[in-house]
Amino acid sequence: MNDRTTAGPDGTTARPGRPLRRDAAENRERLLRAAWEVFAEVGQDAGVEEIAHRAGVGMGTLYRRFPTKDALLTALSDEILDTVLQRARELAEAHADGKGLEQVLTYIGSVLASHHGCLTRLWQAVPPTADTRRAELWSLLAGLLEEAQHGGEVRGDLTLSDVYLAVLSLRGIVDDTAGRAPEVWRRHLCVILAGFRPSDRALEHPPADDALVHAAVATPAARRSAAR
Amino acid sequence: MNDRTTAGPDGTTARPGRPLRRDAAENRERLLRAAWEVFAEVGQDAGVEEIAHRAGVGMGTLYRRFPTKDALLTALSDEILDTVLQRARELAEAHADGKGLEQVLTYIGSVLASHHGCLTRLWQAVPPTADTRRAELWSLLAGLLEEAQHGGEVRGDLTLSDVYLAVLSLRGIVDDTAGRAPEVWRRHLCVILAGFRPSDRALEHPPADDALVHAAVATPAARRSAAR
DNA sequence: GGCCAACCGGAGATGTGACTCCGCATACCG
DNA sequence: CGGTATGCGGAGTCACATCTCCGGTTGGCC
Repeated sequence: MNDRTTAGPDGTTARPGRPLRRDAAENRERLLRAAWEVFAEVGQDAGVEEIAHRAGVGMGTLYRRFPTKDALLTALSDEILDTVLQRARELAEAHADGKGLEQVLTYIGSVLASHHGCLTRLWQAVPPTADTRRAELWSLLAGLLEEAQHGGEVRGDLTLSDVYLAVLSLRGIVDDTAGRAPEVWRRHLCVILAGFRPSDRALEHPPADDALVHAAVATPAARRSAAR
Repeated sequence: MNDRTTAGPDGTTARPGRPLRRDAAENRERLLRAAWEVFAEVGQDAGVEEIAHRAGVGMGTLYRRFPTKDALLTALSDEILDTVLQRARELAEAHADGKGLEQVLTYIGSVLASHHGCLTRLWQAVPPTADTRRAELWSLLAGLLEEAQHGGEVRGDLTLSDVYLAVLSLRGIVDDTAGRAPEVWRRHLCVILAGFRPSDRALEHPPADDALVHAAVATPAARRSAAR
């Protein structure tokens, strides 16, 4: 314990207490890339051995870089979150006309589709490190929602948690159909977006509390990983 | 092998080759009920021991009644399917005005919500025994869809696979939110139903092939269970 | 009541997958 | 170029979950 004096407790992100040796850094990348592939193909319960093998390293290396399988998963989803966040910023800027929400949701869908399996975690609980980025993503989406409502693209009684539910919905569909029909999520997103548009008929059920979104951002321990 | 002469290979349904002894039949029921509870609470990867314990029987009994954990899961989802099918028939009859689709989807949502965890299987591949019931459910939904379209409740370019996607969508949401906000699926269903209603703007993405639904009914082996 | 097939319990056998340990190799510093 | 901290591989450990086996028990029929 208390190895905070060494090169870095690592585990989630490359924090430069001292930079990793060249080969070590390279292997870290290789591992992340392999994990990315394997999790996308097999799903979250892919074997750790397969990942190490595909990265061309031994088990020891994997576990020195990521102290636990969970940490690997987390590091990976953090990386993806960065990508998503960056692209979301771009899209938000390029579509200030109220279409931004639609664009970002479509992008998120495509990310889910290409990494189905390793992304459950992205929309669930997370270690505190990532909180700020996650919060930024949601506040960005909140802004886009407001813009879309202002521009008359989206009905006024929609809330951020409805957007959150839309994402969960896409994840569920991707999970079940990625193998046999990898593009159907787009169709369903069209249906949801149609449901988002203004209408004279009110939504019958009251909106969920936005705490739903914030809980997803801040919950201390992953529900699902506890159940295993 | 070839024990077809005995009281019944069992495993999926109580098929009376010879009726089970009273205590055996009772234990079978107890096991199903316990499995129902435990799977609903913990999810699909709940331990078998917990189920046996809660049913008040030993492991041996469990495995004599259901030759495999998978068989237990299947028997359970078959039972639930029966319930759903029966209620769906009633609802379809009671709402011949085009509102039937909405009613049945709401009912399915509530079933998903009360048994999140043991129901993945219901909407996935299944052993051939259940095929006819599954097919009936979908043809029933197809009828309701047509009725709803005829009555102007639902847009004309909607297909059965869109209904299927709606169900998958609900499942995804229930899976992630059952713990902290067990009713939000209703809100999302409202959004989907709003998207189902007629509109002057066409859905941008083409509908999925209805083979998607039929594949879900007839696929020989469960994808997910193969991945484990 | 007596007999036997059917049934019961629960302690292991078996298999799987996460994680560790340690002798050897390699990059970096002077 | 030599010394050492850092990193590497992969066989072995450990924990856990599913499934089997068998000595003892029980329900149902004569």
